Amino acid sequence: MSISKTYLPKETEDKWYSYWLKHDFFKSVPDEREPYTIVIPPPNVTGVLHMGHMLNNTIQDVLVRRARMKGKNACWVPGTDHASIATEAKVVAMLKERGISKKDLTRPEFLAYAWEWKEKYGGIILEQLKKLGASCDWDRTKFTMDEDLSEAVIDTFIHLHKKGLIYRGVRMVNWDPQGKTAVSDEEVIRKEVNQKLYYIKYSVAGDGLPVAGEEVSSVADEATGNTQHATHNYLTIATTRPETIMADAAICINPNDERYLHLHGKTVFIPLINREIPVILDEYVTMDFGTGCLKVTPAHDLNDYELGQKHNLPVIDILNDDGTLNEKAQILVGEDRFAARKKIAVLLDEAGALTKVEDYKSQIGFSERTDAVIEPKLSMQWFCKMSEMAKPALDYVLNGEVKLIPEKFINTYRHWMENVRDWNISRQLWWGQQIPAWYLPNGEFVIAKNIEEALEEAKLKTKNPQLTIQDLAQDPDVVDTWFSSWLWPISVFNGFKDPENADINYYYPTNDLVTAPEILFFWVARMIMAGHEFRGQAPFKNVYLTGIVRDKLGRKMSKSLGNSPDPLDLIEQYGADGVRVGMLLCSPAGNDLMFDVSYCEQGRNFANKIWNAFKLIKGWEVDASLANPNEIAIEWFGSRFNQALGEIEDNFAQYRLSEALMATYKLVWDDFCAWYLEMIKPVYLQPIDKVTYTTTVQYFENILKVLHPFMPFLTEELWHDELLGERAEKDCCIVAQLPNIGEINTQLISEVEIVQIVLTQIRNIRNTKQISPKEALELSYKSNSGVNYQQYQAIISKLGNISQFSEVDDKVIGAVNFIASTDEFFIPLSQNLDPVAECARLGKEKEYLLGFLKSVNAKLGNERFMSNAKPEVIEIEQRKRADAEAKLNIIEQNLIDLAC
RNA sequence: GGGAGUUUAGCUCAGCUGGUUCAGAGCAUCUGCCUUACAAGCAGAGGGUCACUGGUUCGAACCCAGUAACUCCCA
Repeated sequence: MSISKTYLPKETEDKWYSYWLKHDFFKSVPDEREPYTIVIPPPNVTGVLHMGHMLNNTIQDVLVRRARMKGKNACWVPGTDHASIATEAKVVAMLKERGISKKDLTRPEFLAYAWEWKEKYGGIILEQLKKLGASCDWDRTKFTMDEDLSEAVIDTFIHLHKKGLIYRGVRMVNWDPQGKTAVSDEEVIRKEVNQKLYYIKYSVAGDGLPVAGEEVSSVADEATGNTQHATHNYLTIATTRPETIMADAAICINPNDERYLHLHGKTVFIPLINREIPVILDEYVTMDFGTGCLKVTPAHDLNDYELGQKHNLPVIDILNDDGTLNEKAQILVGEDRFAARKKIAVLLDEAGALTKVEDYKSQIGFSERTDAVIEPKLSMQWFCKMSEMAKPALDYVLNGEVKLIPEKFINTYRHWMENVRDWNISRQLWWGQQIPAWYLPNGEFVIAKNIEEALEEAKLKTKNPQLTIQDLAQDPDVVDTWFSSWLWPISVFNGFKDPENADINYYYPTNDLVTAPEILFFWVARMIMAGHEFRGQAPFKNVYLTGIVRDKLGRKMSKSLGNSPDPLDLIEQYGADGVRVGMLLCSPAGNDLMFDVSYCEQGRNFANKIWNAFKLIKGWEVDASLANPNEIAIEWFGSRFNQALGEIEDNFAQYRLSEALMATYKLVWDDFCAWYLEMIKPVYLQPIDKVTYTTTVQYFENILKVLHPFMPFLTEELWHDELLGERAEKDCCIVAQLPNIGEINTQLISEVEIVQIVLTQIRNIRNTKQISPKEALELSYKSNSGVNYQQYQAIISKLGNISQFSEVDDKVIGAVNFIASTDEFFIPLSQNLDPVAECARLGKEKEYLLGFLKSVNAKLGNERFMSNAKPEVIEIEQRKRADAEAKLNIIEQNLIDLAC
């Protein structure tokens, strides 16, 4: 049977994924084993797999597979998020294509379309995750709008309202005038935009009539270059939003601003509409920004709103929900805000109230979904009080019950939790859980699970038994999507409806959560709050925060930039295992990763390397009559393997996945392939002895186990090859148990390290002297260190192509020599040595050693070092000195011999 | 404006409690090899003023202060 020259992922991936599914290896039910649980951060149901998911889910799968192989009952719960705004946008777009407008539909009609869309297109992403090898328990797949999950949302709402933690109020929200809904902070994308800064004059009352065109003197301060903007007739403000001047409630100046002392207590007139507003004083105003006079527009700016509250200013909202000006603006009514901005600039200019226009760069918020400029807007919304719930959630992290990885996020987390704002939980959408509030004819409302209960409540509340269902109107809004996802770790196990069920008691709290730092507050923090509120326990023990996937240039990967490769294409090209390895190679926890396809290439090459090692072993013929010549090699690799196993374990314990992978990579590529297999490899077409063969096969099988979490498909494929023996149907790599760490012969490992240096030196000599590897050489040595090189003779001879290997008591004159550890090695060559070059080389080495010795001696001769340093440090320094002196002796002797 | 973080080889990153031979890895680079597992490979080599300036210390990539550049979060 011929084996392909390279590993072919396409022939194995689907095959083994179906096999795993068929044998229920991903399935988890509570049993006596220790559970290991991860709940997936539910991707948007509208989502398609991008590089961020790829990274995130690779990490989760590695953790889950490893836990499974450590004998735990591993459960990875998958699912999707209903993503109100994103999905509603998709559905509206779909309807538009069919010529249907949302406003012509009733709510139930619209929702029917939405469900239709969800059934048809939703959850593609889960299918894509299977390509990656994700070993989720698919039978547990949940959706945040599943009946029981929605019920949990409603119950939670009622519960929190009863506790007084949910209230209704007017607040400044991020308003999307295109989607006509409030959006959450994280759905606002801030971008730097080129804008204009308009300088507008307001006339001061009592200082003359607000007549345009009156002579105004502006006094420039030569020293500072500042222009004094307030004359006795006018003051000037700078704004990027001149269309909102009609909503101004005051002008604010800093009380310490000496330029404007004369304005204290005055009032001014808004240009064009001549409404009179006060000048107020507040240190909030920065004196050196703009003119130092700030227009205060409480209805259209968050900071102004807060300032307005402080100073009891009226709120004049001049914008409609769609971003056009309303009649309160008095002028330009019905114009869109941006058209109005241009027009008002012209009007102001004509009125002589516009003194100048400057270019200005600033951050502006855009709606993630519609890309409309976000308008800060006051509106009646539902809010969830945060401060009470934030306290215990902060404590979990501070006292280490919930560990953030990496720890640097603790500070950020604390900062946020200590300054937490109430959470706007209502959204002006239809897709989602409708707020369980019913309004009564008198304007009051009741909160209830359904309309029947609401009616009962209403009758009690109004003491009017005549009320009917027709008198009640349910709040049309839905709750924020995060208001369902914060319950996720509990709701996926049905922990609300049935709080004592076997699943939740077994799987909760979960072990690890793997997510992006961007949603640490919006999701992670709130899950901890909900976990505490509803279960009295944090929902997970560790939070692994991944970085953002960026391109080579450091730009965030995004659809609009087109700099994101399609993960499925990558899998197609490099194989799922190759891509998984590629993702992990460049992903330190919590740091962004600069992704480049070359990492996937490296992953693919690694898969190929393993494949070829397998091919080599598989090709060997066994001759049972042969003695085992490889005892040392076998013991050495066994020790190295155990040592590496420890390193890998240690890396995993610290969630250093990319280092765990690198340790595995080097174990396989360097130790196993480059050294061990070369040591034991029989001459071409010669048979191998039985012991070496079976041990090597055993080693290979152990390597497959260690590799499996990273490279599940390749390892499963090789696991089932006849090379590794007969397999029962359920004897699969995915459920194999990781080997335990066995004995480690550290002396052997360090001696082999010296042997490796010897071999490297021999090869180096071949390279520099242009001696073919095929040409056998003689090697003799003078041991000063006590290492018994005779036991490594077979290895050195084989890998160095040494025909004669002998110990000598005296140096070999005229031979090429090198030092390994403190031992001298000699290779006699037919060609003559170049004494000049040799002298130069030795001279350099001597110089280096002298310098080194000097620094060591300086330390050892320093009384303070001797009295302060730890004994083991002193011992190390002494050994360094002894070694250096020994080497120096050899080199000096060589120099004498060469008569340099 | 407030907060957090980063800066070590061409690139991506390790470097733990300050102390192994004046800093390690992978990739990339260079040189030589189509050596019967693998050219997606093998062998070897080169490459760093640890951002900068001071300080503490017997000793600093590591601790402290300042400076600069970049990134993120919040406003």
